[in-house]
Amino acid sequence: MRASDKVYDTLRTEIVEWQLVPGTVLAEVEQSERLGVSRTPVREALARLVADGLAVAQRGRGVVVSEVGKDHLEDLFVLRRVLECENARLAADSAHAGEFAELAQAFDRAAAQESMPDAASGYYQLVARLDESIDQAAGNSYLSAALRNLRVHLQRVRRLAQDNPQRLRASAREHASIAWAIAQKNPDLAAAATTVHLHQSLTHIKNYTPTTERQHP
Amino acid sequence: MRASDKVYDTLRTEIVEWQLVPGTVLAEVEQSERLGVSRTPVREALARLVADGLAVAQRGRGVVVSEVGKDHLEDLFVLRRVLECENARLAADSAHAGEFAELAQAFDRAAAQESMPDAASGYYQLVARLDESIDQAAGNSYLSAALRNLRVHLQRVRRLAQDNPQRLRASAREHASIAWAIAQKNPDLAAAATTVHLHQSLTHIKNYTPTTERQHP
DNA sequence: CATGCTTCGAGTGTATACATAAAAACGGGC
DNA sequence: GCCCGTTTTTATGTATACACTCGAAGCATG
Repeated sequence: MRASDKVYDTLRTEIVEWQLVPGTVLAEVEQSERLGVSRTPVREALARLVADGLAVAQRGRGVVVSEVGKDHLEDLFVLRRVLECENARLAADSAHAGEFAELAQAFDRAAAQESMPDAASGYYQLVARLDESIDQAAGNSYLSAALRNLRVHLQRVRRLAQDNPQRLRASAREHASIAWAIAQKNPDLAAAATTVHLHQSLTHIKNYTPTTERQHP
Repeated sequence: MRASDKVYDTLRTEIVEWQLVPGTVLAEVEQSERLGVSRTPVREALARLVADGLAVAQRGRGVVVSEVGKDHLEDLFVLRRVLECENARLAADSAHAGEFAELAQAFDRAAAQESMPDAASGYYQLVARLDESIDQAAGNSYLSAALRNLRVHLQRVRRLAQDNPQRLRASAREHASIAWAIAQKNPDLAAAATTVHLHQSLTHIKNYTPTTERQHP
């Protein structure tokens, strides 16, 4: 694996996991020394992060980790809604729609599970599997690429809101609805279920996010 | 302006204008010699082109200009439709919707113009103005960013289909419909008009594109 | 004491040299 | 004559040295 890829993965993970908080300056020399590589791979990685929107290039000061404004959340979810809804529609119309019954059952089991918070990691894996399956079934590479870029930001936002068992179970039920709608080859229903899920998700994040009062230095 | 930006703009323009046809290998040393800069800015520019999807990195052979498959056209326009429709919806709901009456009149005049093919360049500028106005009125930076990436590909596709006066006039009428719908603050109508326009545009491109039979070397 | 200029420094932007890996070409063996 | 291994070449990947710009701090002056 190339060193620049390693640097990119490392920085991207650290930004998503809030080890690098918004506003942190990512100096080339500093990062190159910390990660044990030259400036060149670091430069490449930083450029990719800027392209992803995870960092912004500031004139003279280098690149800094981008802010995650609560005021931008609505915009983010508007874009996510149109993309995920179309993705779900296409998946429900695809030949592989029937294969989603198995996934739907898995979500049903997850929703009924008692020890939901303990299995949060496994649950997120299941969500990732559903997303991936929808992408494959929809078969639109442009849509998948746009969503891939978007989901990085969402992983980052997710860390803002603490997960509670109730929300996780509700999320499992909503995902089950989406999977069942696709399995039944009903595009409109799949899109509607997706809209419902994203609305609930956004509402939860907005309610359970500690108000990040802007620091006035 | 930085050298890497200049290289990026140059290569991007040449790709969009089909001076660099799909499959062309963009070797770092070759381009650095041609453009009179070092390899470092060229590398950065190539990385940005790959991120844009205008080029793909091939293992060992460097990066090559990406193909524009007619089979991918439908996928591209699906994504474009959902993004542009939502954008038009948001613009029609915005406070600046009324300002689109002026643009709509400009499109009406363009549609009525006799010497349409001669004014093609000016007409495309007008289209760009409408796109920009919709972006601003919609006020969703994530949506705008996604569309900005997409429109580059569309400029490239547009060169495939030769413009004829009839199509340009029809396009002007369709754009006028969109602008009027926004000016009348009717989101559903704006989205519908956008869908109609994109459908016609895709149909035209598919019909008037010379069948690019794959070359077997 | 405030404001403006100057100078210093830290950081990026660029060029180039070196390492490395993959692809093509060449030669030897079958 | 064909195929496989080796070599050579050519490309990218990485490291580092140098130049230049922007910011900040410090000093001088009004």
